[in-house]
Amino acid sequence: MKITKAQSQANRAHIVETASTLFRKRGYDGVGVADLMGAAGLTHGGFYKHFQSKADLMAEAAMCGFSETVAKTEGADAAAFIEQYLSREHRDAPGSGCTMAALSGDASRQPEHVKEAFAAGIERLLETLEGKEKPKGATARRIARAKRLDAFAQVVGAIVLSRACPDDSALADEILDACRSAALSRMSSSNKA
Amino acid sequence: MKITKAQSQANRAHIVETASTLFRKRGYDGVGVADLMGAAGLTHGGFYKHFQSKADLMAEAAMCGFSETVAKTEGADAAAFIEQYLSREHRDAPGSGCTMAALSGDASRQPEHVKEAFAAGIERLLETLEGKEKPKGATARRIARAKRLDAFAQVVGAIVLSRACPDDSALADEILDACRSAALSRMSSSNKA
DNA sequence: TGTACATCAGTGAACGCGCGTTCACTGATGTAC
DNA sequence: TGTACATCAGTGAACGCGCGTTCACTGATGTAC
Repeated sequence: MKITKAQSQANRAHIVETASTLFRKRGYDGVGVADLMGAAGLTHGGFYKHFQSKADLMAEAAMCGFSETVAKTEGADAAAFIEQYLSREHRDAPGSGCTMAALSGDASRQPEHVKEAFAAGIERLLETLEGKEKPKGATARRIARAKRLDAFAQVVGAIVLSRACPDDSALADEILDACRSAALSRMSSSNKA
Repeated sequence: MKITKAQSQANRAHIVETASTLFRKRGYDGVGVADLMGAAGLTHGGFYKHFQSKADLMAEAAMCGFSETVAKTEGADAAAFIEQYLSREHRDAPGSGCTMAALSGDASRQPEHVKEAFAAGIERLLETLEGKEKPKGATARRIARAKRLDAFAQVVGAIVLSRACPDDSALADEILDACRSAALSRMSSSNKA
């Protein structure tokens, strides 16, 4: 039973979105092709009409996740971003959260083209974090970029560590709280400077 | 062919050490029981004489890795720790590097008792980072602890993100460099305060 | 516009493979006498 | 101290299972006339 070109494209997009959520929730190895296709409302055989391999899908699913985060982050100011990123809600809902925090570990063991998608994702997120304020002068821009890299590494690390702790443990919350305070105070002091 | 009790204990320890390295290098799902036992110089059948399950071994392997990091970190001052942790050498050799940076993502999808091992590991590393300086007064201690959590999250995040980038990419190194500078300057300014 | 046919997205059975785990067996160790 | 036997760490074949991937098939879509 052949299907409309439009329908086929919609199916493909739906597979990528489903994969993006499932991978973040259960990890790359925690989601099988049959699993995934079933979750997307299809059968597993059709998978290879859309993707060359599961790893290829990983790259696309990651990019899809980055777009989601960019869309959610755009417009928010730095403080709002930190509050939201380092919230319990974000930590406890990896499926709809930051792909970087959920899948960077998995990405590091994937083929180069997946890592390239992650590098591109980091660049996109950095641009988004830049917001409206674009400093003039090469030096100022370099410093601002380094500051954003530092801030991003810190929030990613906080989520990663908090998720490695037992559910509902005091330590998991303490990590979030300590990192949120530190990030917020750093941000406000750097705004004054 | 039965074996000396001492030999059996030595074998067990050797399996845990081998697992600790292999898991860090290839991830939990990247290492099979047969793989691992072969790397340890044994056959796979004996595995369950030592461990109830592969996940049980994960917890022990993680604790073994934490001890390794604690031993390597003890005595080093904060600046030396940052320099070493955020070095290319550390990033490029996960097998002998920090278990937290290599396996936190995997841990977050493991049973609770594995996560408990990670939480205990975070506590151990925090203690080690405390070094000689033990502030008196509950408030000072709380602040110092929050500062260490923040610093640790940042370095873990930096390694995790750097490893997700393509090998030898400029971005991977840039992340390390930016986070190293930021961590060092934060450390020296907080020492003055 | 209507008809004939090629295309190809989706199906579901099947492929080989490696996984975690189990088990009957071996034989040196450790113990009881 | 010497002998008989139970123990049990390690072996390697085997278990069922789910994995990623392939394939012959279906039948509505899209195209050529």
